[in-house]
Amino acid sequence: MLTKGSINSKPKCDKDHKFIPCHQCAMESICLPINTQQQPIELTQQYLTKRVDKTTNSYLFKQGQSLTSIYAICTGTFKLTKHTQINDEKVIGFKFPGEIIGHDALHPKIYSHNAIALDDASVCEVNVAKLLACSYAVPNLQLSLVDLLTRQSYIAQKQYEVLIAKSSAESLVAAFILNVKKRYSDVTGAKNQVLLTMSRDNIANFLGLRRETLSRVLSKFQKEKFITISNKLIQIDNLAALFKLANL
Amino acid sequence: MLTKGSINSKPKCDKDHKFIPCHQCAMESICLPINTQQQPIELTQQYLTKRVDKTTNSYLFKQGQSLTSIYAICTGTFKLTKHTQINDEKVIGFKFPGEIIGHDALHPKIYSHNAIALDDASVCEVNVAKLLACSYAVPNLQLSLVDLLTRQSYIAQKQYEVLIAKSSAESLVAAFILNVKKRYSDVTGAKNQVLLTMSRDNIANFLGLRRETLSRVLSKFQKEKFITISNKLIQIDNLAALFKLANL
DNA sequence: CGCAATTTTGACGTAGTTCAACACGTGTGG
DNA sequence: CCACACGTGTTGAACTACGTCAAAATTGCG
Repeated sequence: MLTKGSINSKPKCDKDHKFIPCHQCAMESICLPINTQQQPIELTQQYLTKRVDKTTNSYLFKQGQSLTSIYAICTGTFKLTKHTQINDEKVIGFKFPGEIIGHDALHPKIYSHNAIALDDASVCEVNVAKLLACSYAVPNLQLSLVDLLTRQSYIAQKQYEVLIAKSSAESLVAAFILNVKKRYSDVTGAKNQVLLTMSRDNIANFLGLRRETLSRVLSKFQKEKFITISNKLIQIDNLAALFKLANL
Repeated sequence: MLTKGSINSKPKCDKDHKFIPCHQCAMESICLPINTQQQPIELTQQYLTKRVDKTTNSYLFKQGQSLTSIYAICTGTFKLTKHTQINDEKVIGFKFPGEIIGHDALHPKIYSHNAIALDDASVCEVNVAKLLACSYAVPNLQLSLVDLLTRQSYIAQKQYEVLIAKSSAESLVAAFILNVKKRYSDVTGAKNQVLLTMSRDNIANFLGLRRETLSRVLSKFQKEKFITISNKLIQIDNLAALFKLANL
């Protein structure tokens, strides 16, 4: 499961063209200083950052486990889910390359949800105890950590805004496509395409819709020439129309 | 508007029986050290924390303004709202004594929503620039800040969970009552009572329901002996039933 | 007290759900 | 190689929870 760690150097991001470069990663501000600095943190830095590969459908962590690490996604996508007392899952979010997973467990030190790889993925794992120890010694690092946390909660906020607006199904779906486009377009290359790595079921679950409703809305969007659907790949043909529907 | 600041001493919390004591305030961990410490932060500490009174319906800050301060609520309650392009407001949350407002503007340094007092309120204002300056000098303070941020985003998370679960209107309302009870019961004294300082319109708006639907659900809860409604005061008569409905 | 704002109740319409059938891969085993 | 099961996605028809519109009841404020 574990590949070679990225000690004292940028993690190697070249083994797959979908790897996000470090300078686009939200973890960079705390990852690089730690791994390059020749400061009094020599002891800890050896093990702070570690590259981990995950196969499709494998858990990065599970709801209820104690917090050990936070993760930056290098490649691949993840879904975040919670158990409901009925036997099914509730999808509470998706995460894309360059984003952070697990930071929302810093309080109360327990992962509040599952993180599951939607495709073959690769993450940089950062041990929290060691991160906090390092950051105690390096004030700049702490400020970076504060910055990271505020940025990530901003992203989360943005994602939830769409949901709490709770307008029509069409507006939810339009907003979802635009949100994914904004966060994930770098990876696919083509600027007007969105790759929905998750299943329709997962999307519908996240949006609080039935899979049938989602399907109908997507079909309608295609009929009205807003998008072209090729399985999981969505091509956006009328960005303005989606924006208008999304109500942003 | 401004009362005497709370320099080098706990803010006085005695002028109103609804004042939350400092030891129950989320800001305590960064407020007390700054205001009591005789460290090299003498210059800034004079102006870091300041008590501010707000009258009903007044803005603590407005959406779009640059971030200057974050606030701890001493007494009173606030609603957080956003403008929609149509001329109305969307309520995105409520805040109670002991909780923090404005911290979610740390990135991107602009308040993303309005904060409006629902009743005569009083807050402790903490200047962000000075807080960050102080925290740079005092590592412990930074860790407290990290802790504060993670705790508050945990509270926000909990509040939104209810919404994204997006089950029935009944389950939303039940979960809302329980959430308020948990966060606000200290203030009212009586443990099985919840004081809804906000209007029904505000609650409905927040939950993504129509005021009529909310009203009907509350009436139904009363008819089924789950609660007793006395205007804004809700007495909980069957906690278990609400929990079951809320799906938690 | 009296008027306006807020809240509740009633009757009816609609968006989205539910249930059910079908279509399209993809993998498995005979 | 086909036959079949199974997961995933699409489409159709009936149902229902919530929204809309309207009016009555209650509360709050000058």
